[in-house]
Amino acid sequence: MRIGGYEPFEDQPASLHDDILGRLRDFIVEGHLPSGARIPERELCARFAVSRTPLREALKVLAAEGLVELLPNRGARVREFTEAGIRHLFEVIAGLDFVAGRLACTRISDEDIAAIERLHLDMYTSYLRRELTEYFRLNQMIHQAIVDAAGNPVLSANYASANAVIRRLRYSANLKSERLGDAMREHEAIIDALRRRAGEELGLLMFEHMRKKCDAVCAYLREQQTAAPSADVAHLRSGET
Amino acid sequence: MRIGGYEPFEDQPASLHDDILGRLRDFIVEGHLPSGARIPERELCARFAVSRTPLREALKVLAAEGLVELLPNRGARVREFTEAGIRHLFEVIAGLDFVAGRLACTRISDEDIAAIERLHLDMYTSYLRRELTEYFRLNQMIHQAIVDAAGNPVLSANYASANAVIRRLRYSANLKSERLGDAMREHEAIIDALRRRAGEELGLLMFEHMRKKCDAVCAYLREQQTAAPSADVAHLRSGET
DNA sequence: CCCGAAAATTCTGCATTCAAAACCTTGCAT
DNA sequence: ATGCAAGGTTTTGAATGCAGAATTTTCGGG
Repeated sequence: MRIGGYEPFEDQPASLHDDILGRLRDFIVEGHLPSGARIPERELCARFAVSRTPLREALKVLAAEGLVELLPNRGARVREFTEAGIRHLFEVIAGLDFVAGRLACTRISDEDIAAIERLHLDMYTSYLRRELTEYFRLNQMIHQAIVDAAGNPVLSANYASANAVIRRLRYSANLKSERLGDAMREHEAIIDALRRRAGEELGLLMFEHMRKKCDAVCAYLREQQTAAPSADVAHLRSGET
Repeated sequence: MRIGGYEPFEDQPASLHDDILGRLRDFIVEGHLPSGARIPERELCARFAVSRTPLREALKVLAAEGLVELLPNRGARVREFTEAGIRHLFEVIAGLDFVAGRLACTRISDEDIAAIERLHLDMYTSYLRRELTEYFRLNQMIHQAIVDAAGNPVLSANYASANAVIRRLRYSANLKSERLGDAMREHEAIIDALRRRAGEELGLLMFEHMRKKCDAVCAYLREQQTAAPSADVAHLRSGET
């Protein structure tokens, strides 16, 4: 399954700009630059072996996506998030999950349901074994699969770009195990609704699931912040802007 | 109420790039270029009195927003939409409306509710008088006000950019009057739920409202297309891509 | 020794330039 | 006349150049 593409035939060499856009987004999402850090144009030009023009075009797009902040005459920085900012993002994602759930039920094939059920079982295994990295990877894959099953490229693209920002937070490894248990139960209900193709129900389940995930992530981040106020986990700004 | 901005102090002269981005978006949304038309870089540079660099940066952003399509080595075109593409957009907008409704109920002030009620009454007046332009303007303002009342800049920004694409369709003045009556009733229910701050209900009402609007718009466009297959109302591509 | 101002450097934003690709025209052969 | 190909023109995508703003460094006074 592809996501985010509008054109059916799009396997061309991809313009330099587009290539850089993807690579730069990954670079930032993967956390190679600290939050709030100035983005070193010249250095990145060297790293990606391009001139400033395509790099700057990519930065403009990333700014529109919300990953990066553009300060007039002062260059680009990695966007910093307040807790409120993170909640705002999750709220939008929850809305997208809501539609995704409804639509997926009407459009998904039996095979894709089966595939998602398999992912769910694998995730359950990882949960029992407390293999958190794998657990989160599968978790992410399930959500992505449901969104893609909605068969709506606009939805997939928006979902992906909102998620890129969230993924940068790297909350993955440390949620309370209590939350993990709740999340497993929510996922079971989600899979069940999907199996029954109960769209209205699934939409609401996914919406609520995201809301709770948001609360858990925010709680975790706040904890991290008070525990290590000036540490490298400084994803959150202390005050408002 | 501001929309789409992240920074509280943002009244700076606005970089040239940002200025051009807004102006070019308006230019396209207002329909100065036909769907599928090549976007004449040189001409627009002259019109906006800038060089190609900031203009091209703006085009990249508009492409990410979905208003414009970038063909490798063949420049930018105004994006053409299939009916499916339009439905996809409306589905995303409906999801955003769903969250907006829920959140608005928890965050809106009494004064803002009163303001929206006034807009609603004005719209009702326009409806009775069959002043369609004013009716649609107020309609749009009500939706915008509810979204803004959600107090979520990320949501407002996404809503605005999805709506830009829809607004280009210019279906406004041409929906069936039967649909207008239904829409009025839906709006009454929406206002009522908002007044009672019934978030769950409002979210679902707004979601369904958008779905129906989508059907009405698609019906209108399809009609236009069969009526005047090669006319200037060629917003839709005849076949799939 | 520290603070503040001024010069030097760096960086940003935009214009311009350049190579390559697409397109249009024209001329040729059938 | 029509189809095709070669040459020229336009347009695109990316690199480079340049003026102005921001940052850093240096230096003088307290």
